[in-house]
Order: sequence, then structure tokens, then C-alpha cells
Amino acid sequence: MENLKAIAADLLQWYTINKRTLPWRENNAPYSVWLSEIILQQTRINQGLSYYLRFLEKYPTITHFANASEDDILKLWQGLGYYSRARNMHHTAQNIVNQHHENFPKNYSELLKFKGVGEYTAAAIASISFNLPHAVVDGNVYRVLSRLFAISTPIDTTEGKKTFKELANQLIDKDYPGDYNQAIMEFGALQCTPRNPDCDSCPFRNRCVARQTNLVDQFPVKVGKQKIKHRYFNYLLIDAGQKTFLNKRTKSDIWKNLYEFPVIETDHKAEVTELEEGLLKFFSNLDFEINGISPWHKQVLSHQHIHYRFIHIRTCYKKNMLSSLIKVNKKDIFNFAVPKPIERELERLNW
DNA sequence: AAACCGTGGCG
DNA sequence: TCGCCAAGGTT
Repeated sequence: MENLKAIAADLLQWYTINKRTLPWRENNAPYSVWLSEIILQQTRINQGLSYYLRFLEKYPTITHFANASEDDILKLWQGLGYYSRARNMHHTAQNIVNQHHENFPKNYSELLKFKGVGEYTAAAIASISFNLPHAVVDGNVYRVLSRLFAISTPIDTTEGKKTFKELANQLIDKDYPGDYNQAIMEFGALQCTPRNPDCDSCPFRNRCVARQTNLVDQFPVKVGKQKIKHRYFNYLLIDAGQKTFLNKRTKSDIWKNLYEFPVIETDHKAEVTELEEGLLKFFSNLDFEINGISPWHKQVLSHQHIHYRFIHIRTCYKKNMLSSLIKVNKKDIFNFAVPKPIERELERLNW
């Protein structure tokens, strides 16, 4: 135990010297801490930083956030990925404003009940905003602790999660839980990095078991990765004069509640003739002609590869046509939150 | 419990 | 190039 206290103290000391100046470290108010934690989930600081600043500027309080529409939240979130984070945050903001008098509950178990707030985020808010001794366990913590103690329990198993959470909660400095949590994460991000960690200047170079046994690159241990699913999206870029058509993805699937061009999904790179049935579903007896077809592109998601292309279709605009879709003026299309493939195509089209 | 859910940078 | 993985959470 004395050993653990020394490690926590060394982490805190390392942090005071090496911590970066970041906007969410300027104050510990729960709303801004929460916002930063959600944005930074599975996301690098450089990628999330500008989003954090824009959200805080547009929605300076949780009440501003809660009063926004979901479409507006998603539009500001566009490009960040994992869009359920935005939807869940919005839901929780409204919950806190309406059911909790705009105040976050000041304990871990209540925080954990909110949508989009898991063990990590609950511990982060509890420790940073309310000085409560709950240890965060994120990718950095897994890496640092697995190396320091040469723990070979796979981190992506139930047993692994339990093991590392218990160890992290033994290690936490109960006087400075927020700083301690940020210290171990910052240490993992800057010193004990996934590849080429800086072991030579590491304050634990004489205590790290992985280092002593020359096995640093063997930790953390993981059991395996899931298989990648391939999908094929034939987007219909409909040219109806000034207008085109969009579809809102409402099902439980990727990009939920974002907008896109109407799509015919196939299970392979289909020939155009194979799309006839799909086209008929949209156009039935309307006249249209295929004006051109883009090459295939690929969007890599964490667990799927989306192969997509654009079928350019020209048709005469008729009132009430394609009523299952959203009719929009081409120039208004930038008001909609769209996934990356659509965003890139809109830039290319230069509408 | 295992799948699902984005995007970008890095070596 | 391509697999890894980044302040995870939900179903």
C-alpha cells in the first residue's frame, strides 16, 4: 500500500510539471467538465478541441444546451462521430434542467444514471467537479497500470475491467481525486504512450515491471478485434431543378438522425441494372434519367466499411413527388447535419 | 457478452 | 498501406 501511495504522489508531481494548458482545465464547473468528457470519449484532443469551444460559445450554460433543438446540436456535432453522444447529452441536459433544477447531482451513483454517462464519465465529473474519490479507467489508465504492474489480464473482458477498476480505486489520491485522475490520463497521453513510450525519462523507470522485463510493448493485453462488415451505399443525387431530396436516418443504425441522400443499399458493388428495383421504389412511374455515376469511395468506421458512390439522376420536378423524402433547395442543404461521405460530396459539388 | 456506434492521425 | 487506437457507452 505504501508503494501505491508513492506512485500516486509521483503521478501528481509529474502532472504539476507536465500538464498541458487546456480550456476545460480553466474551471471545474460540472457542465463544462461534462461537455469536455463527452467530446473527448474515443476522440483525440486535437480533434475535439474546436468543437468544445464552439459548443461552449453557442451554449454557455446547460440551459442553453437543453433548449436547443436536436437538429441544431447534431449540426454542431457534425464531423465528430459517435453521434449518440450528442443525442444522449441533449436528452440528459433536458433531464437535468427539468428534473434537477439545472444542477448536477453531487454523487457518483446519481451521475451514473444519466444517459450517455458511464462509469468513466461519472467518475470524471464526481472527482473533477465535486472532489469525490472515484477513479477513472480509460484507455490511458489501462495502459499505464498494465505496464506498471505487468498485468496480463485482457482489458477488453469483464474480468479485466473489474481488475483495473479496483486497482485504480486503490491508487487514487483521496485528497486530490480530480488532479490524480487527470494526472494518470495525461501521463498515459504524453509519457506512457501506446507506441514508443518515453521510458528513459519516466519517473517509474525503476519500478515499472514491464520495463524491467523489457515487455513494455506487450501491454496492455487485449483478446481480439471484431470482424469488419462491408456495406454498399448507392446514393441518389437527384437533380430536380433547384431542388434535391434528402433522407433522415431514423433507424438504429449508423449515423442515426443525420441526413443523407436517398440511398439504395446493396450487399456488393452492384451493377446499375441491379438497382432497378430500388429505383422503382423511389420513382415508381416518374420519369428520370441517370446522368452519371461516381466511382466507389470508402468510409472507414470502427466496425464497418461503407463503400459508397453517387448516382446522378435528373428528373422533372413535380409537386408532391417522392413524398417519403425531404424536399430541399440545393442551397439549403448545408443546414442539415450530414455524415462525412455526404459532407465531402457537398464540398466537391460546390453547391 | 458481444455487437454496435465515427472519424482522424500515426508509424 | 493499413491496422491501431483515441479522456467510452448502450443494447
